Amino acid sequence: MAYNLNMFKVLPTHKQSADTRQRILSTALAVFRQRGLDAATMREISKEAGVALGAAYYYFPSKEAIIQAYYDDVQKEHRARVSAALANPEPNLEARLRTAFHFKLDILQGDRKLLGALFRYTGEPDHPLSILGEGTRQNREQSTAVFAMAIGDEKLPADIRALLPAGLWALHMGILLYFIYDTSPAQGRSRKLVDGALKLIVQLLSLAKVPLLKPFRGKLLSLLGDAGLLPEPLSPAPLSLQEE
Amino acid sequence: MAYNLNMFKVLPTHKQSADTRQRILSTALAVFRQRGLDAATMREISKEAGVALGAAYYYFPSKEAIIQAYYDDVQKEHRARVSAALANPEPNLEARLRTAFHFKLDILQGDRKLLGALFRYTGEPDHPLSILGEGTRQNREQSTAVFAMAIGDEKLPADIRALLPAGLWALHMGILLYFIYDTSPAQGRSRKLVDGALKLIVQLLSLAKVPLLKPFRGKLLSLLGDAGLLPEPLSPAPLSLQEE
DNA sequence: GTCTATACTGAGATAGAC
DNA sequence: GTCTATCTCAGTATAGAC
Repeated sequence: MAYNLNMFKVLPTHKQSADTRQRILSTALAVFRQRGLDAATMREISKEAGVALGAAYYYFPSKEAIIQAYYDDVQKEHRARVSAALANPEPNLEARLRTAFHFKLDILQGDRKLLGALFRYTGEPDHPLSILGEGTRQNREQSTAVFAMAIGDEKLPADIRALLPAGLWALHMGILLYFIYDTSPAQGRSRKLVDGALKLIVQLLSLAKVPLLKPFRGKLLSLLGDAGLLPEPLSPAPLSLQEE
Repeated sequence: MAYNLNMFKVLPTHKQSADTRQRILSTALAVFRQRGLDAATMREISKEAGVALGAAYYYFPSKEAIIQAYYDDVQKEHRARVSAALANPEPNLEARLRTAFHFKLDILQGDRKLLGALFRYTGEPDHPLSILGEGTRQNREQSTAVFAMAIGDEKLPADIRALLPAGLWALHMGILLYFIYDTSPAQGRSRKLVDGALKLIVQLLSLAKVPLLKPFRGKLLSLLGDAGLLPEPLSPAPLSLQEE
């Protein structure tokens, strides 16, 4: 309870300030990568960055906030790369999705340890860094938007169109978890899992009109809708489960 | 790195010792429930339990270890209740599964805050308390066994029979997460989600022989198998992703 | 608003005496 | 097995420079 509400503050106005923030951030990442997340202390980071401890805390109220800032950058980078790739029209949905997924893994390839920290507050709904909580809603929406971008104007039934981006986001979170645990060389198994899963999903989409499945699909949709797990149009509260 | 390997140790031999351990455990839970997980300190717990700080650490090497011990008890209780309920033969699979799921929620109803702590190390594969790691494999297997028990000798295709218990375990973990975030009165939405999901799953099972889906099913199975996400018989490494 | 310097508090965890 | 003393470190506080 009573968390620092200013977790994502300090988008500095002056250039000097932005520099300092950036220096602290990149130094922190270097220290994290070298010593591991837990071993790294705020004191070492600030020392290494050539600022006082207070300065580090001025920009990042906690160690986790640094990770969060890092992940924000990852997010931006991901959107940029996917966006750039989509400039060259690629008519195949599966290929576009593969691009989106693999880019994400590319970006994170060297930082699987840091990634793990993102999941630390999954079980604490009120924590500002909870991956499913209110505090990270923007992140989720931006990430989901990237997948929506990859879907583009692909011809799809309305209900599936509403479900798919959030579904892909969820899948991508699962893949990230798998990725973290994946000790195969260069995380090759994760890559295979991505390819296999996307292939299957696209095949499933093509089965969308099989009559036998029609009622099943409707039931699934309304189940998720009732649970508040669907984006806005179909249900009032997306990932927060408040009663209205 | 270099975690205390004895995280689940100390099943004490002498009665005196068992008493102390139990006293610390139940006191800790009382304090957790009253003050919240973070606000509760080991010092307060030990004081309240009438032992020194060191004694508390003798039995539980960390605060999280206490939660883990609590969850072990939950697990035992769950198995006992499901087992007892299955004594009266219930021919309907869906009903049996509902029983298993709802019992779990019943047991945890008052302790959603504590539950959240279980997810804290999800992103750290090597941590002994990682919910997907080696250190908690036994827990997973026991929990999965309860669902297998509820499935009983239901007539099912071999591949589905192999997949279903682990699938239900995964679903149940997802439900627990939803449950933690669920602020509806008495977590009624979670209950509805359980009922809806199980109904859907049982319906899906009855569709198992639809020819159009047969190949799809096979592909899904082999995808999961290749990823090492299936239990032993079909794949060497269940949830650990080591290359053999 | 951006930062330094320093000191303090609280709590998890450990060492070693008994 | 249990206790006391101690360590470490994240985080806070404060006072002030610019």
